[in-house]
Amino acid sequence: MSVGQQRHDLSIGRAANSLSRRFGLSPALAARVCELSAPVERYPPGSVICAAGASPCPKWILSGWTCEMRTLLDGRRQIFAFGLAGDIVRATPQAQSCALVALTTVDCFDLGQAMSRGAEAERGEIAAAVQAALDHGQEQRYEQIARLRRRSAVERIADLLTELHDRLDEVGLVQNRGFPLPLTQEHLADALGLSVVHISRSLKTLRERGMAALRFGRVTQFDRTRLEEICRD
Amino acid sequence: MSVGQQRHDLSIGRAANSLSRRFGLSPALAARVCELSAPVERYPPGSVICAAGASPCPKWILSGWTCEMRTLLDGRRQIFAFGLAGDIVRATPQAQSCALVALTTVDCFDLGQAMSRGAEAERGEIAAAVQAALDHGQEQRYEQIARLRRRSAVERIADLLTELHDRLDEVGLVQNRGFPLPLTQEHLADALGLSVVHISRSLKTLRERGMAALRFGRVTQFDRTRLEEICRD
DNA sequence: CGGTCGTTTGAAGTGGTTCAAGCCTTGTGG
DNA sequence: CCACAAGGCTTGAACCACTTCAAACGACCG
Repeated sequence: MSVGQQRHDLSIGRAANSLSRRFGLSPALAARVCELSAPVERYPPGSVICAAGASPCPKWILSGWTCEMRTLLDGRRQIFAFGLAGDIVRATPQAQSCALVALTTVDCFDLGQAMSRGAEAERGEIAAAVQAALDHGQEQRYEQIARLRRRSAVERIADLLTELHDRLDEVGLVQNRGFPLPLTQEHLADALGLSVVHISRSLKTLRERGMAALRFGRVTQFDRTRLEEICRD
Repeated sequence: MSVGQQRHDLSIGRAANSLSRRFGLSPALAARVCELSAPVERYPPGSVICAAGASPCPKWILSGWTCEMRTLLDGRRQIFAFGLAGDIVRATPQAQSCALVALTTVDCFDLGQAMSRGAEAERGEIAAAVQAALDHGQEQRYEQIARLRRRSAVERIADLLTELHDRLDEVGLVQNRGFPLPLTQEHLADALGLSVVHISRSLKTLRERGMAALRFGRVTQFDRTRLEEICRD
């Protein structure tokens, strides 16, 4: 077995654990979902995983980052949510123009496959887990709305970073006050309703205060306590 | 039969039509839901229909306005969504502090009742309609996020008014370029992430341009075409 | 008729935007 | 291995949208 393959299986194992732990799937069935969904789908950075208006096609992310976004008439984009390893995501079924896009190289399973291939008894349980995951994801839409209310740029960023930190921590991707964040400042701007320039300045503020430093696709010196103070509701 | 009772039945009939038309319930079952859910629940303005963290309890609004809101530590509120006649609404199941609140006097049916009282065969269909309605409602969360992106106050207001106009039109509450809007400017501010003062100024702008006038709980002189131009994506 | 709540208006301050230029980082080809 | 190009980040300066504070006005209710 190649080193690449080994690493691959490791990431599947970790994601399977997360699937059963977070969405109430029995460990056996989580493993079975992996079989049923194989092979892993790979999407390059920037590719559209699921176009707007297409069938929902729930995906289970093994590694990489995705976002739900809409491209607006003026060429700007609105990012509604980020998806990361361990998450179950899909494009919105009804929206005119909300697509699921890969921000990095993304490996994922197509849970639609798993469901159509699975036995009758399995389908029900898988569907329930998918529904639970999507419901959980909807909570994040509420948080996103709350983030965009009347607050300063630094508060919005602190809030988003804290959420992403916690979600990454759940799947073991936080190490020593740091975590991967392969987003450009433009992505942050599109998610938080701010200009790129101001994102840059606000990140500088956080950096100077020693609360979080974002460079080269990684956050370091992440100080959760002080960041949470900033954006406490 | 009293005049009040008559009006009441009229509004139930209208809502039942909307229920079957919008959420795919057969007319017969829609009527049956009314029987199963009786009596109508009435909530006074300002009362909490469903507290944060309580069981979801989906409600079917016959008349009046509701909103999903969260009260923040600083005493401010964030409004996530408005619910009006014909809608199926509920508090979010998981959120820490997102409650369903009556903005006006609200008459509604408790669909939880209908489901627990209904026959096995009926339950499935009702549950499917409720799910369809809630999915449809989730679309509105996306619209709300898009509304809060980098846009001016006038654009946000125009966008919200247009959405509410269209939803009210669906249930026959738009008449002659006007519709009820029993919201204070503070409600608009809490929903749109703006200060009350600026809502007042922006409404003045719309009024002066002859695109929409909000007074005494009603919008008049609503010019959908021009308002949509303002907030076209 | 007075009190309360909602709306309107003014004046001053500020946080964020825009435009524009320069820099750093990464990837590519000679 | 270096040179160049492209994309992303940073900084400054000017401007404007929105906020805050404060006061007055209007509508509704007991």
